[in-house]
Amino acid sequence: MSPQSGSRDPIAQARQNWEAHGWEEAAAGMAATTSIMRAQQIMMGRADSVLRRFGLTFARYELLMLLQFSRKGELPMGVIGKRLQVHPASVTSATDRLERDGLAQRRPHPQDRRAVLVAITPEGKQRARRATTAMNKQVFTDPRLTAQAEQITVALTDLRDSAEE
Amino acid sequence: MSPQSGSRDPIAQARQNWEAHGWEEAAAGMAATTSIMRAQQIMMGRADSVLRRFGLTFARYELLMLLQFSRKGELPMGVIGKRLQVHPASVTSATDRLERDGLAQRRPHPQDRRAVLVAITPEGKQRARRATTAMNKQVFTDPRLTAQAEQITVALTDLRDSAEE
DNA sequence: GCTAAATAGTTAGACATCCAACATTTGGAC
DNA sequence: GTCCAAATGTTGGATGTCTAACTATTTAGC
Repeated sequence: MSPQSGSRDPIAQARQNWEAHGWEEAAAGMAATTSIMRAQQIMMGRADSVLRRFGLTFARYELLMLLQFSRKGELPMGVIGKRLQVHPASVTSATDRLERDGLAQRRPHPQDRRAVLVAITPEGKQRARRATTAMNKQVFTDPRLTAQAEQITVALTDLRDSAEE
Repeated sequence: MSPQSGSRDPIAQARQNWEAHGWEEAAAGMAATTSIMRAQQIMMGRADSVLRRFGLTFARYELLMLLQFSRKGELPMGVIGKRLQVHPASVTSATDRLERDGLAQRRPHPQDRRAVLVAITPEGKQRARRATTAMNKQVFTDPRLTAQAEQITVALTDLRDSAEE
């Protein structure tokens, strides 16, 4: 049994401190929240270290894959922001760099002159394909997560749903 | 049943795309990874919006609580980095701001002249206490996560363990 | 039709994170 | 005892994220 009750795990230890201070109701939520933060740092680190070889970051990889899977290979920036749940400014930033590297292009929206479409380029498609092969092998199929992958996804789906509105 | 099989949920949709491309082995890992990324964005956003009123961010709050719970109210920067699993440069950055705001102070390590101790100040303790009251009520006890809090923590413990070495 | 509210993106600024390079100090090898 | 590798922090640079302020365009109300 591991660090759940031991003192090696900083999160388990924080939890004990929480309970020792009479915050039992919040202890589980604190532990879960902190676990998510740490997990994200770890996964992001792994992902970025694989993607670096392709001149990508996880943020740009996600955007690229979103375009890759879209019907016409292009999406309005607003839609991208909603799908990835990030601020419009973050989409602007990621798009700037994809465009700088020739992996995507901005285009005017034919109907709405306020909107901007982001289209993936042939080079972008190729890069996305190669990066995905590496990501699948070196990150997504990683055994250290696979066992719990399903329950993690399900458990976090509710959380994401609750943040929708 | 929810977005798991529907098409409203971007992650579920990405997963379908993964499977449609013959990447079944990686699909679950991709979904779990992306779920963690989104969950972190959501929790971080909630935490920061509560902490902003106290002039804190989650990064600085964590550091402050680490000091708060330490025996002598001080820790070497290196230890802080290991506990929070962040790069030394991130500890430097957070410490700079805590010091700027009078919540913590750097001190020379009595035995090792390379090391630097970070000590929480009385004002830092008070700030930490108040921020925790708010965090407990408005984030950690939040019902949208509580139900799955336990399994999420457990599931992610293995992941964190695997990243230890 | 005209005006006001809503929507779409961009820009500037604050923070956080990492990596790479650097200066200091320790400690172990010999 | 000396010298070099390892350890501890800091700095500078790149990225990503958010908020707030601003511009342009569209839509709704009257």
